[in-house]
Amino acid sequence: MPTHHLGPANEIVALDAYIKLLRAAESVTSRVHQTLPADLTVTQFGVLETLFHLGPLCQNQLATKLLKSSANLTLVVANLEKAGLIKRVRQAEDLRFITISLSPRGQAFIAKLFPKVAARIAEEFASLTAAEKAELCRLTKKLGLRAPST
Amino acid sequence: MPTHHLGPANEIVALDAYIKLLRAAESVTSRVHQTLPADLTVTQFGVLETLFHLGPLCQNQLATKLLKSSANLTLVVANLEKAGLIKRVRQAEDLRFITISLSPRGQAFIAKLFPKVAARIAEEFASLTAAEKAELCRLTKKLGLRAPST
DNA sequence: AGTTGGTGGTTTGACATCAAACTACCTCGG
DNA sequence: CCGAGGTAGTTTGATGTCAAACCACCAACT
Repeated sequence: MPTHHLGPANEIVALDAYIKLLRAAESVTSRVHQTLPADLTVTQFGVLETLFHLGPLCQNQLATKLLKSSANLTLVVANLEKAGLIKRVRQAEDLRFITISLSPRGQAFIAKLFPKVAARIAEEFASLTAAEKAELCRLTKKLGLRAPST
Repeated sequence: MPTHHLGPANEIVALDAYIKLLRAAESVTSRVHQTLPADLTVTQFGVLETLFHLGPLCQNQLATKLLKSSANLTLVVANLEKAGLIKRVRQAEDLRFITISLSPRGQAFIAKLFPKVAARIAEEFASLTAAEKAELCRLTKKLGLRAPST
């Protein structure tokens, strides 16, 4: 119901904010990516980190957590399995499910890597005060939670 | 040289802010994407929009504006050319350069589409007050401008 | 039991994305 | 004039990404 013609001035401000939002996200992510081992992608890190903190999950749950399609996860998980960092086990009770868990190597790998990445992200945000970080959380949360499509 | 151990509390806040920043960007972008014609990708829109507002550019300039690799632009531009929305013209003075410009169809297309997308973005940001939008700009700008790698 | 519908996962096809190797071209110094 | 180095763009190979079609399995209902 809202918002036919909010006015061009309003649009300009919104466009500007949107561009800066994208730039900030891309910018931080690209610098975080640089701290990862060369052959580990951001998405792969995301999978390992999620398993590390939440324990074994099936692929669908992983996809939901990471906001990715399940088709996507099939590929990423396959690559991580090739690399020997995770295991896939078909659940006996319901053969549709596949439980993804960290391999011992994967566990050690992410346990060592995660603190470095966390420290890196903290550094990236060090240019903001605590109050500013909190305010950023508040504003981005509003945007993120917005109902899908008006 | 700063910033060994900023402390775990600090890290938690930074991680939280980072996640919310990513979610907000993804969330808004995915909803903006829904307003585009089904066969137009966000990147393709970005190229058309840039040409629309800045006029003809060579591929390298486009890549810089859009923060993409020049290899990437080669593909995106090729797809847009296939769709008949842009033209590629080798510059006579320096044969290395290729000028990308909107075709008449592309010009009409983006002229009609852009206002819709701008309005959509304004709607997405309507949950923030003007002051909040300004604050978001200020904070994200700080993050985006951070020196590449410490 | 058998069909029917829903759910988890895979496959396919198209696009995006980058790094790195490569081509074509320009320019500058000898 | 010619070779060296630099720049614009393309190609290649790997990954990510999604929608849509597909397969396998479960559950529920008749």
